[in-house]
Amino acid sequence: MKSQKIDRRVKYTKLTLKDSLIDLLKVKSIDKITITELCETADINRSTFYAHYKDQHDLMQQIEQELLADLKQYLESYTFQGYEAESFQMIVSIFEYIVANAELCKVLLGPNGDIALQKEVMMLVQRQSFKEIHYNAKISEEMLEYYIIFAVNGSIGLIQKWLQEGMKKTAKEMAEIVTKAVFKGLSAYVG
Amino acid sequence: MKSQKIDRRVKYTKLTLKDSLIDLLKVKSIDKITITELCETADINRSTFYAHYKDQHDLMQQIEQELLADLKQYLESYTFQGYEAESFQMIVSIFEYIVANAELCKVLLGPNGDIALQKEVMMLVQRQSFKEIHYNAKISEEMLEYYIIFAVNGSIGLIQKWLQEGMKKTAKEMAEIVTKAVFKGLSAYVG
DNA sequence: ATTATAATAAACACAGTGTTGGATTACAAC
DNA sequence: GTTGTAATCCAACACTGTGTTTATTATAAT
Repeated sequence: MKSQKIDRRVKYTKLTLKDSLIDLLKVKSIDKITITELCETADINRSTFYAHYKDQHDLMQQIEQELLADLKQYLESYTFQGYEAESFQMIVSIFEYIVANAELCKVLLGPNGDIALQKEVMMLVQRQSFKEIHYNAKISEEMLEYYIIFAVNGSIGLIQKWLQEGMKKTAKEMAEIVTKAVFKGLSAYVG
Repeated sequence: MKSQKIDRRVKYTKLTLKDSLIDLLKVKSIDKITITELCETADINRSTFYAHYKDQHDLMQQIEQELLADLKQYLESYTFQGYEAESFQMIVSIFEYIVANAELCKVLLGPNGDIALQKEVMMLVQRQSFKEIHYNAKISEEMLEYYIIFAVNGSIGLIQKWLQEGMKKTAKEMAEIVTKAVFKGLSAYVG
């Protein structure tokens, strides 16, 4: 079942359009990027764009979905067979993935990125991490739900700050900050 | 020092434009709202709009700044002279304010709202709350900065979930969830 | 009632959209 | 290499929205 060969021209068209969109997203948000502008940057005819995508958002979503699929595959390559350390290791891996794909992640997770994607990524992790907690602890289903929301949004904030500052801290250091915050809150720091 | 009287016509124009924008924001994001559409909804001539505002974002920002100023004034009316309970009371007040201004807040803090505003609001609170912690605890300036980011973003997530669900919980209940999460993290629930 | 000015209506050039039909070119397959 | 296929390009189209200007009308302030 080998995927049928794709015409080189199509491959090229899609690639430059994606690259050009990423470049433009470094400067402005998706809503302010016009298709005309995008096509001029990519040196692709506008009607060719419409042959492949509905609009800017369509193209951006495809880029996002590719990233998400790639990340999932990357995470699955790890077994994560530790018990307590499981969530920590997973969070480290996420940060490592972001480092390895810095250019793209910086755009998609940055201020011009899509929040929906960011939540999708972190939800993936946290739900996995909290799965067993639910059965072991005295926390109700409802409260767990609330806390996951809190933890996911907080973690996204940290990732964004980290990216803004140029990823000076290592993946492991960031993972430690995140897990500490998630599990112990401010009490981790106040004697 | 009484503010010079404003022409009733101007007052009306600005009011309907604001109301109309709020209505439209219930349905679509600011970038998808055209000025033509907004003026038709408000039954205001398009050139009149340009006499007062630069574009949609300009109008929206003015609405946001008014809300923020109003909230600040509201918070200042409280003295907040408790010590430990200070931050808790302040958070309760925030939630009470949102309940009292539900229609507007639902839009501005909701999915079509401006994240920048939301962060501005919560930053205001958290910085205030954490001011003394810095001197009492063994937390470094840097770590505090990180944790504030985490807590602010987490809290915003909780507010959004609360609004989405129709604000079923009381302001006090929500404030308890937030403070618990901020101060103790998951350890509040896991024996 | 008079005066000042805000709002309106109509028109303008301009930019971007989404779609079309036909010419051109590059490709894969044989 | 030749050839049929199809992807790309090009030019044109009607349409929507923008931002600005002008003269006219309506209304507020005094």
